[in-house]
Amino acid sequence: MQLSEAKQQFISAWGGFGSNWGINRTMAQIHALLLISPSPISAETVMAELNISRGNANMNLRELINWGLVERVMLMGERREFFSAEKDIWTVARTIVKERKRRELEPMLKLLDTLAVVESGENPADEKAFVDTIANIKKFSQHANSSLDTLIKADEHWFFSTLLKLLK
Amino acid sequence: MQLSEAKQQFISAWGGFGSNWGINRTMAQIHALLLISPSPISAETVMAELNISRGNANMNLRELINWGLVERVMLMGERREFFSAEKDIWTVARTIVKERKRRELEPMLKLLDTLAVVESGENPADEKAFVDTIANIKKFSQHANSSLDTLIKADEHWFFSTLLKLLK
DNA sequence: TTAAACTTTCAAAATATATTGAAATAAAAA
DNA sequence: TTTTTATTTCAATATATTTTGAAAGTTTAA
Repeated sequence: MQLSEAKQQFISAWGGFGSNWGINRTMAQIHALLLISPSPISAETVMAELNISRGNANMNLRELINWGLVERVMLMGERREFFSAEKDIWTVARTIVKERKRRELEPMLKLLDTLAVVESGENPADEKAFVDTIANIKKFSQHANSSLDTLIKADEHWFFSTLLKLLK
Repeated sequence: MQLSEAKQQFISAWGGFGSNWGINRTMAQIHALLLISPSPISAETVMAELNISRGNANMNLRELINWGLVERVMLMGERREFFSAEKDIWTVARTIVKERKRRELEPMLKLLDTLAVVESGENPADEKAFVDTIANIKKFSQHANSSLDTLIKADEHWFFSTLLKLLK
């Protein structure tokens, strides 16, 4: 396969992958493009490679920076900004886990706490099902939360090798 | 807090949670409604509780059944169908992991295999960055794939207690 | 300064996704 | 059978999200 074709396929697959995970297609495609670029690239290049507008490129690059997946790079002698992505996928994964934990899991835990205290009313069966479900989800989320905390801190080699040994 | 208000908040939060994960809001809300129902409920009830149309209810219930999260239940003496959701969140999580692995991770692994073989061309730096990235993602995905396989088979108590002991 | 190069913003337009509701289909009862 | 009840489908509509591009804002150099 030609490199250019392989690149195209990868960018497209990574975009599709992203949209399954609540990340917009273009943002994931820009990320893919940066992942396979040996050196930082400019907004112009992103626009040209993906055929998108300046505004779109700017907005999604900013969002990638917010997520901590991409950083601005100033190249010597160059006036404009360049962008570069973290290449190590384990680091990428940890960054994403960390962000999603903060944005989603933690608010959910907070909500579950407030929902756990329900006034006793006329409908004991409904009440029991509700309280039980909330308690169940809460317990699970707390487990997940602390597991993810450790995963974030862990080193890839240690984590996977120990986990796999354990799970085999 | 009143039960009815707590229910509303939970359904709404679960819906929001879902849309962050590529699952449509209504589908997640129906799932939430079923999670907190002590007994199976009819499509009519789903429509009334969530204020959605018959077609919408039907379509999303079917999708939940496809995911293996909800099942049809025939109640004695009742003509219409009722629906009921798996209540144990650990089981729910495993079901989702299993489905997403099949739908997303496995196709990605297949693609990475085909992308690994790139013809040697005029651009060695681009080529190296590409091949390295693909290899890196592939290795990571394979690890994730086998870890998830085992997680799917594991029992909650064993999994969390062993994992936590390990990670602490 | 002023001009040029570059970045950001945001309302409008385009696109994608979800929802409705009425008609078609299917299944059970009379 | 025919009638009644329930389910499914799907084109049309509504809603939400993404994208554009031109104008405004910034920064650097002349």
